[in-house]
Amino acid sequence: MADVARLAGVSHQTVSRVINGHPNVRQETVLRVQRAIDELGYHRNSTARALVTRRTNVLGVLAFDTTLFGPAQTLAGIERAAREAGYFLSMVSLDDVSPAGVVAAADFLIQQSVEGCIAIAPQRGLVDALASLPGPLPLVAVEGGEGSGLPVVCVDQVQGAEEAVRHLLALGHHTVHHIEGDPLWLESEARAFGWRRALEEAGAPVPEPLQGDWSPRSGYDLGRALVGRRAAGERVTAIFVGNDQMAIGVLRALHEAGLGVPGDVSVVGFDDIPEAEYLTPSLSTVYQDFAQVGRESLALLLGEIGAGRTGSADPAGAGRRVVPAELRQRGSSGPPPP
Amino acid sequence: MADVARLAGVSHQTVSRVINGHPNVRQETVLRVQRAIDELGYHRNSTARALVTRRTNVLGVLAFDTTLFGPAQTLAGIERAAREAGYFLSMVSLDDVSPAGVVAAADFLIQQSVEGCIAIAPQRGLVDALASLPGPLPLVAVEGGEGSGLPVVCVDQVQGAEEAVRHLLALGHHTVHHIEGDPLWLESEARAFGWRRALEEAGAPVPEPLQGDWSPRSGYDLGRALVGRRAAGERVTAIFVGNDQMAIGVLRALHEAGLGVPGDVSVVGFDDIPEAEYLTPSLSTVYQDFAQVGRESLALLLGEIGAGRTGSADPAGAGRRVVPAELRQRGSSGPPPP
DNA sequence: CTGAAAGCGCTTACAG
DNA sequence: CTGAAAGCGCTTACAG
Repeated sequence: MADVARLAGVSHQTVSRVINGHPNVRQETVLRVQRAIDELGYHRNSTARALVTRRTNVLGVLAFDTTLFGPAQTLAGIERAAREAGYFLSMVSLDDVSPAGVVAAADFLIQQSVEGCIAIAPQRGLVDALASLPGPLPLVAVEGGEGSGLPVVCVDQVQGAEEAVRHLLALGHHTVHHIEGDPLWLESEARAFGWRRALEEAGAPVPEPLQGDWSPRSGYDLGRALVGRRAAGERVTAIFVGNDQMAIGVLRALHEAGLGVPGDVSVVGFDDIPEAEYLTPSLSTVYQDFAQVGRESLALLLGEIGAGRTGSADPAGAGRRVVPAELRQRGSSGPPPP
Repeated sequence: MADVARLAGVSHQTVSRVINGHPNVRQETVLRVQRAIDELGYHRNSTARALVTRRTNVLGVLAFDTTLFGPAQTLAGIERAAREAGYFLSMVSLDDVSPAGVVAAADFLIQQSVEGCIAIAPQRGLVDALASLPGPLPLVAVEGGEGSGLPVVCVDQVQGAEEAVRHLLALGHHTVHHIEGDPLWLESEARAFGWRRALEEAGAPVPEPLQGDWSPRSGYDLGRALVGRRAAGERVTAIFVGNDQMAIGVLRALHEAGLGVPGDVSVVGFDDIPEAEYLTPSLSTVYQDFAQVGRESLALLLGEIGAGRTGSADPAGAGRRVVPAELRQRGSSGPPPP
């Protein structure tokens, strides 16, 4: 900056004014400074700027497993929203959700002076650890469930699950079986809750749910288990599966058992991965708008940061924004066999 | 820090020494400072530290589309390796690969004073734009192809494709058709090259390849096109598809046409997505070790940064590290019909 | 083993 | 419209 000032024949704070677009600079001076900047290929040192302004323009993202479909999509949505708002994104993954691990990850971000943090927090343990974090770091928990006191953005998992179940019941199935995702995840819980509620509201029997772990393998194993129950006489004609990957495993298990989909058994998944539409049969599922989740999270976080800066505590406590889910009916769901 | 010093009854630079683990501090002083730090919940201001050390400990990642399987996995691998090396990761996505877009993204990172940058650079245009970036930013291009002069880490796409094709030829197919990925991607190019070379080496005819865009939909459309060619009399018994998502679309198209896999047509994909093993039939494909790609990229970048600091230009020019691909034979590939 | 001094590159009042 | 001064919170030689 000193070099630019010298070359332009002004003081270094006039250079600062030009860079920051201050109004009170003579047009001619602005031009001279601009030219000097271009000539020298000068970039403002954001570190020095952050030191004095006490704003780093960096937001943290704390994620658990970004190789899974949902978290990866959410991360992309957040990144885009952050970039559009002029923020940098610093990312940390968690290897486990132990409180110690969460604290370490949060420290990593705090140490880097992030102005706030969005946690993709799909597990109860993670949310609890976040909620008990010391210090005033503005924080938003994506899929953080309820009751933690943290501001949360989430897809309406319960509603999505209910729609899936109602869709199957409306087709004439006497009940719907359920394969849950990883039991530690809040999304598993919420989808199972919606499944149960929809059954109860319809007065349908509530069969024992099966617990998976999101992986195609677990879907396959539990699909086989349901095939076994069916062979033992249980009426299994419709399965609501916690995510699409497990649903693929279920389809495989049904196929191996010689059962037609949807002729013998209907299957509905969750997520709407790009492959879902092109499976055989195409997979009925529940779509989640992750881009919207990203935008809402960022908006909520920026609101918190702004409130923190003006000193105004958020009036109604922590915010909560819910993005609706959307059932996509495809070929894997149909009426039960006569 | 001043507060800590006051509470501990030492000067602020003794606090600095304790934080940085300098050897020449009395044990008792260390303890007193530690206690003061804990009591005050003090975190070192990394901005101030970066300003004076001229090291931010931040690495940039520039990606094109992190919602795709490969880039998402690579990003996760890089993140993990960076964290283990004590670096923060700042992430920017590109909406398009125009030179202007790349320059803007790079500026965004430079402005944040990243010490170096890993670009997940799957397209020719992106690589060219990166190679012509002004300034001395240490840079590694993942999947950056050859001839750009940039240090590159990549999976051996050519070898993976060759293995897939040789596998199919060894099963007795007289040739192998190919559905390419997005033609702008270097991976498409490399896989098509390997496919062609393996055919030529075996003296097999080289049918006209079809151009997709990585999506299941394009796989489906082009699968139907191949079904059409087959109906017109062309001998189509084996298809090497540029990625697994398109392969899913191909399987669908074959199924709709009443063609059995692998009875009538064999299919081999690329990527080994988790679903591949549980499709019906399970999908033969080529596995890529993205975690390894992440580790190698980071190692290469840290090497560059180190070289830049010591002023030693890299002796043998830009580095290049190749991670082997690995064929996974599954149910979708078998001998041709008699 | 510990402290006083200088400076990293910027911005923010304060003068003029 | 522009410049001289102070200071953001650290680290790095330099003394002692």
